[in-house]
Parts: sequence; structure tokens; C-alpha cells
Amino acid sequence: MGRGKIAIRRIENQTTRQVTFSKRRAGLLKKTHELSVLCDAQIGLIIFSSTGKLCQYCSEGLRMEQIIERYQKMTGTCIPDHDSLEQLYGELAMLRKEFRRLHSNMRCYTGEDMSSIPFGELDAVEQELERAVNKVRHRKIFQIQEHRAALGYQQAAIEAKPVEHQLVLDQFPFCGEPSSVLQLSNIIHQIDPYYLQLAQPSLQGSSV
Amino acid sequence: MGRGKIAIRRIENQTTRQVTFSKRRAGLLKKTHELSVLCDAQIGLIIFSSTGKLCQYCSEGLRMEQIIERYQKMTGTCIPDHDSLEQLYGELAMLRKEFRRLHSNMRCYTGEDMSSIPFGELDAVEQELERAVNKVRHRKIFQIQEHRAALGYQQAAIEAKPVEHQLVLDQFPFCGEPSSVLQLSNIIHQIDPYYLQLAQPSLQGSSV
DNA sequence: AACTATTAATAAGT
DNA sequence: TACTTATTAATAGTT
Repeated sequence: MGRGKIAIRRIENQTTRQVTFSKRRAGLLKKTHELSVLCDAQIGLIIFSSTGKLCQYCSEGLRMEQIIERYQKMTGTCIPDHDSLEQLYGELAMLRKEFRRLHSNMRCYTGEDMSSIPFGELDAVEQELERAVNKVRHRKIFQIQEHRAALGYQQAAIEAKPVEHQLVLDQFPFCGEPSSVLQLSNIIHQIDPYYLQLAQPSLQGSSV
Repeated sequence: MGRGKIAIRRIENQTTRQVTFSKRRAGLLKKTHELSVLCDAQIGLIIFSSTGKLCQYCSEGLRMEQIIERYQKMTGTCIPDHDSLEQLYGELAMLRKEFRRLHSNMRCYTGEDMSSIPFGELDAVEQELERAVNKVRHRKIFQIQEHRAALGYQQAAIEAKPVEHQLVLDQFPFCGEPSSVLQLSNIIHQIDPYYLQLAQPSLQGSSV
């Protein structure tokens, strides 16, 4: 159709190629639209010219995204829709933020980095840490009791009650560098020989 | 082109519509291919018939995925390819896991829940907490020094050096419940009247 | 699916 | 890029 027939191969003359592209592109868009309307078809057409310019057609009432989504669902290329992707990004951002916050808090508690604690809040942190230490001590006593009971050393349990433990422990406060601290664990070892029979500690969970 | 002209609107007769669809679809595919070859364009064409059947064309040497990817990059519609989606899911899973771990650790450190600490590891936790308390104390002294210097109380700084602070503090260990603890802050208040002039503590960051 | 009268698309020229 | 036109291609309706 034209003044002569042409072979379907790349047009070497750049000017001719660009002119032909413009004409045929218009024709293709028209034909695409006609097919879509006449036959009630959903069509997506994406054209990248040789110079990289984008041109597209999409059936009325649809966005290209919807066509692509339907295509991907049908061909099995599972790519989530925009909404669930937004959700995903949202959760990711939230987790990253919470992670940073928790991590920062953690560093305060382990004493690794306290530079982020404003002046005047150190007291509160100190009190929380003191409370935590006390809870650990109580927990220790509780665990020792439990294990003793499990091992059936009833007599030993009677001889060293938790209340007595606490009274003894209160007389051995810690202060100063860890290396020079009179360790609570040592005291317990002395008081309770059954402690030594218990399972070896694993390092899992103790590192931060 | 045909025995008569037709209006571009949906063909009501289903048989006619399907026949027309087949004919025009073939024509469209041919035209698409010709444009692609003649003008060196990259084209992706997706057609869903009214019955839901999929038909597609893609320029030679390309997969539809590549066309779609290029389209999305150009239009900014970020629907990630499969690989980056996998990465995203991977990071999400990692963050969730790390979050749980950190949170659990945090609860140990604040004494909120120590049931997850295995027997034998309480010593390690206790030591870490003790070390943290000491760091907090040192940090306090450091902050007080800094503030004093900033306020220009040179004389006061000379009278109460950090080393002296530490020596005094070492004589006031804490032990027992927080409410009955002789607070380090109280000691500092007594030693350093300039402490009172410093900014009010905010509560931000102290909650866990 | 094949046929064909008719319309539509377009290559080359301006 | 737009218009013109000779020529080819597409296709609507028919068989």
C-alpha cells in the first residue's frame, strides 16, 4: 500500500525510518483501538522507538498497570499489586525504624553507648538497671530452688530458703569494675553446692 | 475496507464479533511486527479477548518481562521484578526475626521477663547489667563535668574532680529494692549544687 | 476457511 | 511535520 511495495526489514535511511515510524505508529494505535472497541478486548500496547521514546495504548477504562497485572497473573509471573506492595514497604519501614530504636535502647542498657541518653535521664536508666539486677538475683534464687526440687534434694531446700538467700545477698553489694566485683554467682556457689551439678551455660542469647 | 464501512463501536452479534476479532487480531499482530522490524522499535502487545483468552506480541530478541520492566522504569511505576521482590521478602523476614530476638533480649535486660534465660546464663546477664550500671555512673559524672565546664564554673570543677566523685560514689553501693536504694543522683545533688541548675530531664527515650 | 468488492493504510513525492 | 496521491493491504460481508 503505497507507491511501491517495501520489504519488511529495518529501514536503513534514518529520515525515512522516522517518517515511516510516525505514520505506522499512528496506524497501529488506530487499529489497536478499533480492535479493542469493536471486539470488546482489553489491550495494552507499549512501543519504544529506536530513539528510546515511549508510546502506549491502553483500552478505555483501564490503566496499563491493570493490563500488566492481569498479564502477570495469567502467565504466572507473580508480582503483587500496588496495594500489597505498599503494605510491604510500610511494614519494612516500620520494622527498620523499630529495629533502630530497639537497638539504640539496647545499647543504652548494655552500657555500650550512652551518648544518646539526654542529661537528666541517666537516673531513670540507672534505676531501671538496678531493678533489673535485682530481678535477675531473684530469678536466680527461684531457678536454684526449682532445680533442687526437680533433683529431689528436699533436705537441702529446707536448709537454705530463698528468704535467707536474699538476706545474705544483700550484704554483698557490687560496685566498681566487673573484674573486681565480688560476684553474686560465687556467693551462690559457696552456699549451694548443688548448683555445680546443673547444666553448663550456653552462650546463645547472651550476646547483643 | 470491506464490502461496506462499519462504525467503530462494539459489535453486538457474537459470531460476527468473534470472526472480526480473529481477522483484526491477525492484522494487528502483523502490523505490530512490521513496525517493530521496519523502524527498529521495541514493542510489547498484550490482548485479552472478551472471552478472557490471552494473546501477545513481543519484539524479536526480547521477552515481555523486559518490555514491562523498561516500561515501569520509564513511567516510575515501581512494580519490582521477581529478584528484587525476593530481596524485599528476605529483608522483611530477617528484620522480623532480628526484631523478635532484640525484643526478647530487651525484656531480659529490663527484667520484664527472664523466663527465656536458660539456667546458667543468669550470671552472664547479671554481670552485663552490673557493668552497664557502672557505665551509667561514669557517664553521669562525665555529663556533670561537661555541663559545669559549659557553664563556666571553673572553680567548682577544681573543688570536686571526677576522681574524687568516683571515690565518694564507691562508698555508696546500691542493693535491695529501688525504692530503698540510696540513689546516686541524691549523692551528686549533695556534692554538686550546680547540678540543680541544669536542664529539666525529659521523659523521651526512657520508656521501653 | 476462502472469496472479493470495497475501504483503509501508506510510500514516495512535494 | 503536513499534504497529496498512486498503489498496496486489510477486511466486511458473502459463499
